[in-house]
Formats: sequence, C-alpha cells, structure tokens
Amino acid sequence: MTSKHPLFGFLPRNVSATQVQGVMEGDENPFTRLPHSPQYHKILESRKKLPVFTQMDEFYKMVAPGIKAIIPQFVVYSDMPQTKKKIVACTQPRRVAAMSVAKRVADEMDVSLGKQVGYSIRFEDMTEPGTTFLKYMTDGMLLREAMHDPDLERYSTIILDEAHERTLATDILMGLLKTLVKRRKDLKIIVMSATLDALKFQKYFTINEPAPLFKVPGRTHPVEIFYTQDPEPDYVEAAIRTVLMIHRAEDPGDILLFLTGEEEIEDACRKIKIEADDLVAQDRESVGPLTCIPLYSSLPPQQQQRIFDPAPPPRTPDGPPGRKVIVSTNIAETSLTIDGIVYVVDPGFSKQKLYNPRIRVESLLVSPISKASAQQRAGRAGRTRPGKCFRLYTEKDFMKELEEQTHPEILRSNLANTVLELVKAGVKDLVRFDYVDAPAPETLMRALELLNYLAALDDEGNLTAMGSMMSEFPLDPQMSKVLIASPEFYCSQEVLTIVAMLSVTIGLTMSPHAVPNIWLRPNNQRKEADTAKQLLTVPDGDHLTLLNVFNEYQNNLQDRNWAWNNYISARSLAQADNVRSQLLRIMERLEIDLVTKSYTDQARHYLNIRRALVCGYFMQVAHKEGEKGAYLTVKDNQVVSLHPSCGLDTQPEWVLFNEFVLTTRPYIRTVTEIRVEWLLELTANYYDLQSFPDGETKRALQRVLKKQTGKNPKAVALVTSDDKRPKKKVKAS
DNA sequence: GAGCACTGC
Repeated sequence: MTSKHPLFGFLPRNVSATQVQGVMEGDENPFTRLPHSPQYHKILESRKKLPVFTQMDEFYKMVAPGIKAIIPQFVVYSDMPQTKKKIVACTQPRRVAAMSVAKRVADEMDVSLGKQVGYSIRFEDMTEPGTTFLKYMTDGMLLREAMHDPDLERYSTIILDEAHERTLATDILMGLLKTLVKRRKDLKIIVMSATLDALKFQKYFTINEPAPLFKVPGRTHPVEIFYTQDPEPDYVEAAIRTVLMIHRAEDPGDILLFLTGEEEIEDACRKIKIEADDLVAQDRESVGPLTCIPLYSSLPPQQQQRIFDPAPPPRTPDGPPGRKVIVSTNIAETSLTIDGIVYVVDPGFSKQKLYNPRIRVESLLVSPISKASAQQRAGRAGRTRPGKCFRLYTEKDFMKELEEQTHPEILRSNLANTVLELVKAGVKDLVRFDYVDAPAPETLMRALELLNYLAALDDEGNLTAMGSMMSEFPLDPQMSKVLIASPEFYCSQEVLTIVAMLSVTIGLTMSPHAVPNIWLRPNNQRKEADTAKQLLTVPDGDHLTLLNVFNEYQNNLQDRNWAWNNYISARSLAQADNVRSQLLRIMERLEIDLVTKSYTDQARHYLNIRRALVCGYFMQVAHKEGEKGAYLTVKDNQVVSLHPSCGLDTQPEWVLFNEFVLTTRPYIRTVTEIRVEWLLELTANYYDLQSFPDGETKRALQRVLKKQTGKNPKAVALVTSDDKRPKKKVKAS
C-alpha cells in the first residue's frame, strides 16, 4: 500500500471510528481506488443519520477478541479482507434478502454488484473470485460449502444474520462454527439476532469467556397493543369483526390481518368484502371504500404484487377515505414487508410444521404463535408511523400461555438430510454434537436408520462412498439414492426428470417445498382440467405420469400455449427444467453414467424405472388390505388411502409412495405400482423377514417367498444395501 | 373424491 492509499495506516482489526469515518467521507473509494460518485455522498449522508453510526467506535473496540455481534460493512474496514485474499460472508435465510441487501451495500460502498460486493444463491453466483470480499449468501449455501471445506478457509469473518429465525441451516452452521473457531483462531463469527435471543446465543458461544454483546436500537415507531377482554371462540369471525371495526372507527391507514392458510384467507376476504359493502350501504357519508387483498406464497407473483397497490380513493373528492386490508399468512411476518400498514390484527395462530418420528411423518398443524412472533407481527404496524395492534386473545393468555420463542425448525423436522450434511461436514458423533437446541434422540435415530438402510452410512455411522455421493445432491436421500442407482436400470435420464419434477411438485410432509402443484385446476374449469390430466396420465404410476408430462412439455416447446392448454403450471415446469440441469451437472461431476434405453419397448423401460425407484423408496411401500381401498404401510402398519389425485386405474397389491400426508385422513400421494419380488430382490437387507415385525405385510411377503420355491432372494440381489458391490467410476471424495 | 405455513440446497 502506498502512502496515498485511503486506508494507509489502518491496522487490521485495530481501527477507530474516526479513521473509518475519515475514509468514508473522503474523495477516493478505498475499494476501487476511483473517485466517489455524487450519489455515494448522498447515500452516506442518510446512512449517518442511523443510530448505529454513533456506535461505530464502541463496535470497533469490541471487535478485538472473541466472537462478536454485528454489521458487515464495519467489518470490511476492520478486516481488510481485500488485502489478505480472505473474504467476509454474511448469511441470510432467504434468497431475496441475500440479493437485495447485497445490492444496497454495493450501492452504499460505491462499487458494482458482483465485484467487491456480491451474492451467491442457488442457481446464481454473483461474485468474482479474487475481487469479491464481501459476499451475501443464503445460509443453506454456506452449509453446502462447509460440507466440502469444513474449515471454511476462504473466510476471515462469517456473519449469521437473522439468527433468531433459527432456520435449520443457521442452527447447523452455529454448531459447526462453534467447533471451528477453536481450530481457526483467526476466524471471527458474528451472530445478528433480535434482542430476545441475544442472551441465549451469547451463552451458547461462551467458550472461555462469554461472547461480547452489542446492542443496536431498532428504528420503528411505537405500536399500541390492545387485547380482548375474553378469549374469542372463533378467531376468524373475531378477526373479520375487528377489521370492520377499524374501518368504521379508526383513522386512515392500511390493515394487515394474519390468518393461517389459503382457504381461510380466501374465505375471510369474501366475507370482509360482503360486510364492508353492507357497511357502506348503511352509511355512505362516513364509511369509505375497502379493498381486501389475499396474500400467501402459492399465489402467482403477479397477484402477490397487488399488496403494493394503493388503497382505493374516496368515492367523491371530499368523501371518506378508502382503506386497504391485506389478509396474509406468516409470509408477511418475515419474508415480505409492506409499508404503510398502521393496523395489525393478530388472532394468534399460524400453521406450524411438526415431525412425528414414531410414524416418520411431517405434518402441518394450526398452533398458537409465540411471544416473539406476536411481537414481530405487532412491529409490522409501526414501519412508517405509530400504529396499533389488535390481539384477539387476552393479555393473561399472552403472558401465561404463549411460549417465548417458536420452536426452532431443528426440533420440528425430519433430519435425514441434515444428518447426512453433518456427517459429510466431518461430524462424528451426532448425538453429542453441540446443538443450540438438541433434537429428540428418536428423530436422530430415525435419520440414522434411514441413511443406514440406504447404505449412505455404515453400521458404525461412518459415511460410505455412496453417502458421500448422495450428499452432493440438493435432494432428499431417497431421491439421490434412486439417481445414483438409475444407470443400472438404464434410465438415468428419466430418473433425473422424475426427481426434478418431484422436487417442485411435492407439497408438505416428507419434504416441504412451497411450490404450487404442477396441475392447475381453476374453479370454473375443473372438469376440463381433470380431462386434460387424464390424457397425460400413465396408469402404472404417478411417477411415470410426471415423466410423461415433462417429456410432452419438452416436445411441445414450440407451442407457447401448451402448458396453459393442458392445465399445467408453466412456472413449475420451467423450475423443474432448471433443477434438472443442476442435477445433471452434479451427475457429470460425479461421473455417474447418463444412460437411457430407446423407447422401442416402452413397457420394459417403464418397468426399469419403477425398479430404480424401489432402490430409494423401499421404506415407503404400502400393501393393499381388503377390498375397500385401504392400504397398510410396511413396517409402521399405518392405515392409509390412495390420495384422490392419484392416477392409478386399479388398486394394485403393492405400491410405492413419495409422501404420506396427514390431512382429513391419512393419504399416500404420488403413488406407483410395484411388484413384491422387487422388494425381496433389490433391498434384501430391509426386507429380511427374520427381523421383520409380525403383521399382515410380513405374512404377505412370506406367501410370496413360499411361491418362489428354492429361490434365495439375497442370491439375486442387484442392489444390495451393504455398498460392497463393485461400482463403475465411483469417486469416494 | 382432496387441498397447499414458510424457507433452503
């Protein structure tokens, strides 16, 4: 560095606020060595008004030893990553946030996005190796990197933002980083979180001494909280009543009402509209127009945009002002911020994911929210000016009944994927791993059991070559197993498609991806939609139907209306195509054969695909019980029915299913017919009848075995689960 | 003859 360099005299991690402010005010950009633009100074002036700017000195004094808490740009001046070929990472739970914060910070630092400041999310890497020293990324993305480089060598500081949201990825990262800082003394970890959780994290990151804590005041307006006198028996009805009360009696300002799901929201919107029209009809002089806008994630983006429309204007120039009501799921609690909200109506419920390790099922349940969540909801009323929050429960219930925090995701999820990631990142003892909150031992056992049956882990819990390959795929372990097995059944191209389609189609339970189903069914064209679906259905199984839909879509790319004419979501198909390319690249990297058989014998080809599916989904098999359409799941003996969306034209004896959903009844969804012999041939370990629990399924399997006289199933195994069979081009990286 | 809180790789 020459004496002319703006950062001349800066000692790494030993700078003062005066020094930094001097450079910030200066004419030359220390990162690009170009003159600061006029816009830069304008932005800087407004940044200096933020309360945290007055605390810069306090911040830098704290950043010397230990693990700390705060703000990426300050860190960059102190770390000087650009001089050490190390970079600063800042994680976000969501992609949009990673992108938009990176953009803002690039503007503030007067550099172009993707150069000194960039972001990295799935499907998009906006960084320039060697140039980027401040990188925003999703927490899941950093977790992927940790799987390949457990020391995270390229980073000098890692900032975990929004840690209070406790996503699975953030929780796992905190565990890995706590161990890592003991090895890498030069690595700094900064955890940013809402105040309520700060002490918990501080305690967790106490290694020799407590991690320093740094408090930054927020910048919101006061929100007045109101409670009901008595509990409300019907929260939807109470919510509608409250919205109308606000509209009639409160000053102008938009309303945000939190409900739990699509159906409830659409229903409430209809009722609010009817009652608002009634109010107006009764009193045109004092009640203004009201528009009600639904908001949930499966709405097409265009309709989501409606929440930013202005409130309706008064009917006459001097008439009563109009008002906008947004009726939303939790999406408006964290993911989307809507300015201009002055009133929040909070009935105190949301749908929350739960995992039952006993029957291995994830389900959604309407549950009371936590205090932290209630606070977050109230805060939505004070973003632009002082607001009011109407809680539809009593103050006593708030104090006594609500939990402090929402249970972190790690306590409510199936951990099969997470366990594989942890093992790949080098964690040896999963039960004694230092979790912020440790999951139930039974949940860990279920995950280990599945991974062992899939031959991803050996009996001692060590990662196998198979497991190592499986961990490379951003998929559930069952799916990656099928992909890796597919070349032996001459169908990797087809399985790639099915897996890509599944990862954008599946709804909840086994693996929750909030993408609308590929099948569209507009309310007024249900019959037409069902007919269109029937034409694309393959009767052997829903998996093959998905393959067929994707292939037909590819064959008809020249027809821009094909998806629309067939009542299929073009958005989901485009997304499947994107996922498919990513998986294909991983297959190529791992040198897994990309094979396909010609379609001259389609029946045989379909048979092979179904056999490949068995290699990953042998634990998700059901057997028909009686003539009433009831099925029993293998091993767990749960009574289930085929989901009405299922395209099978008969009720086969044995089926394999993608997911088990617990809604009005227990259903299995995305179902394919299989032959019981395949279970005995392909997965002899699991279907070893000696260790199989007694029950109807075992008796059925025994009958089959008896018929196959003299045939030892293990002797004909094609894919065993002990991972000892010779494999072509397996790389055990 | 059903239904889908929200993210992420």
